[in-house]
Order: sequence, then C-alpha cells, then structure tokens
Amino acid sequence: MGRPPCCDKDGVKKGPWTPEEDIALVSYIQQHGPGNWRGIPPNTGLRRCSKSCRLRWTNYLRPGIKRGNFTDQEEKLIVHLQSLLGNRWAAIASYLPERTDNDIKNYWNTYLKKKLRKLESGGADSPIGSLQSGRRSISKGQWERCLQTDVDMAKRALSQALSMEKEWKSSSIDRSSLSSRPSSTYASSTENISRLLKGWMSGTSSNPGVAQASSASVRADTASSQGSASASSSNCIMSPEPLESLLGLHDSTPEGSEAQAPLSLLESWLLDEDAGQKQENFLDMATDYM
DNA sequence: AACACGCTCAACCGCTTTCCC
DNA sequence: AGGGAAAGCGGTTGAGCGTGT
Repeated sequence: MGRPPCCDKDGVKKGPWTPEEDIALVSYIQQHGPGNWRGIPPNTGLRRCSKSCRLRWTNYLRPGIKRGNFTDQEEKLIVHLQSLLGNRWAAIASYLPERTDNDIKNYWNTYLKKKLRKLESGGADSPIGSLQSGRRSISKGQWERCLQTDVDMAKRALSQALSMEKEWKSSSIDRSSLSSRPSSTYASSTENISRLLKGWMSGTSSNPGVAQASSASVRADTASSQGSASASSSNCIMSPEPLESLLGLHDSTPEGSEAQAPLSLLESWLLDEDAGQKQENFLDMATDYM
C-alpha cells in the first residue's frame, strides 16, 4: 500500500478556491512569505492541504503572473526550450518568469502540440515550422551531434542559472529593485484578489522585506502595480533579475556584464529561427565565457 | 432555443527529489 | 547513513465555457 494522499483527510476541502480563501492565503503569505506551506492551513483556518495552498499561490495568486495569450516570441521560446529540455515545464517556466509551469504545460498540451503535429503533416510556413523542419533537414550524423550539443547546452544553461540563483539568494540585493517589472498584466478571477495584491505590492515596494501585516491591506486604491518579487521566485530556477535581463525586460544594462553576456547569447540563440545551423556558433562563443 | 461537441485551464494525483532529524 | 516528512514536479482530469448544428 502506498502512502495516502496528503489531502486524504476528513474536512480537507477540494475544488475551486473561493475569493475568501484566496484572501486568507494571500494575507498569510503577505505576513510570512511563501515557503512554509504546511503552516498555512493551521494558521489561516483554511481547510486546504499545504500542497493545494502552494499550487494556488504559484499558479494563480503569485504577483507578476501574466495571463492571456502567449506572444509569438514566447511561443518560439517554449518550442525551442521544449526541444532542448523535454517536458521539464518548471525549467522552461524559469525562462518565462511571467508564466507558470502549469500555464506553459497547458499551452503546450492544448495548443502547441497540435500545431506542431499539424505543421509536421502539412507545410512549414511558420517560425515553428521552419524551426522543426530545419531540425529535420540535417543529416543523421549532424542530428546526433546536435542532440549531444543540446544536452550539453541545457546542462550549462541550467547550471549557470542555478549558480546565479545561489548568488542572488546569498546576496543582499534589494529585492525592491525588482519592482522595475513592467506594469503587471496580472489578473485574478476576482477584483478583490487583484486589489489585495495591488495593495500588497505597493506596500512592499516601499518597505521591502517587511510585510504589511493586516489583512485590512485589501486596498481599493489603484496604487502602482509594481511588485516585490521577493515572494515570486518559488518556482524559478533563476532569479527574477537575471531572467528579466535575459528576456529583455530591463531597459538598462545591469552591472556584472560577464554573467549577462552568455545569457544574452542564449536568448538570441533561443529565439533564433536557424537554431540548428547557428548552434555551433553560439557554442563557440559561449565556451569563451565558461 | 436546445443540444452536442470541443477547448481551456484550474486543480488534483501520484511519483520523485530534497531536507531534516 | 537511513528513514520519514515536506516540497517540487509532471501527467491527468473535469467543470465551465464557447461555438457549431
């Protein structure tokens, strides 16, 4: 017999979250930060398991989540990364900080997979099609080499990302600097949650690290939607700052350009429609930074 | 207007990995 | 070192909604 499900207890609620539950969860995380998931149900009175709380936060309530249609650039990035990393949605999501792994997974399963299948059977007149057909057109030997290169590439990119995260976590970077995130497109199912988070974000951006304790911080004001990302990295391999640099979300060039250079190259490589052909060029350049 | 069908996406399940004692 | 608990992750499900007939 396997371990019983964590939610397999009497009185544990399942199904869609109510606005009241969302507010209770956000209020708690506002005070204590994300992470101590098992402490949430007993301390908030929520009749949810810790897993459900974590999922609700990371997939829905977390500030900075972008909802709505994926852009062409995001689509291409997902296709590239999926071909590189496989179905490692959390790793892929780390390159798209405003998207959740669940969103990307859903988008892939419901749309991209079908689109690619269609393109494979039909023509390849889209960027994705050209990417895929370009991949297929290379010889077997080249393909095997590319495959190995892909694996190496992914390893290097991920190990670099991980080392950057360590630096970020251990450093005393003012997390409020992350509030340079462009105006958030975050949207919740309820106006209440949206307002709550707006209030929270405006509060923490002026006083980073110190959560505004009262749940009365459900503010109706239309404060700036600039957010503290201190709580938004729970499912990110990379820190938000390098990610934003990677994805061109910053206008300015941050200091420490040695770390930035390979990532910029990675970005151009990932978004390059002739990835198969230019991969080696990238690798040559990338190894100069290793 | 009513029904059937397909699509989307939030949420759950179960397995794996990581952490802590 | 080993075992248990918690967290993380990917696959899957199903309710709700939109669209076509």
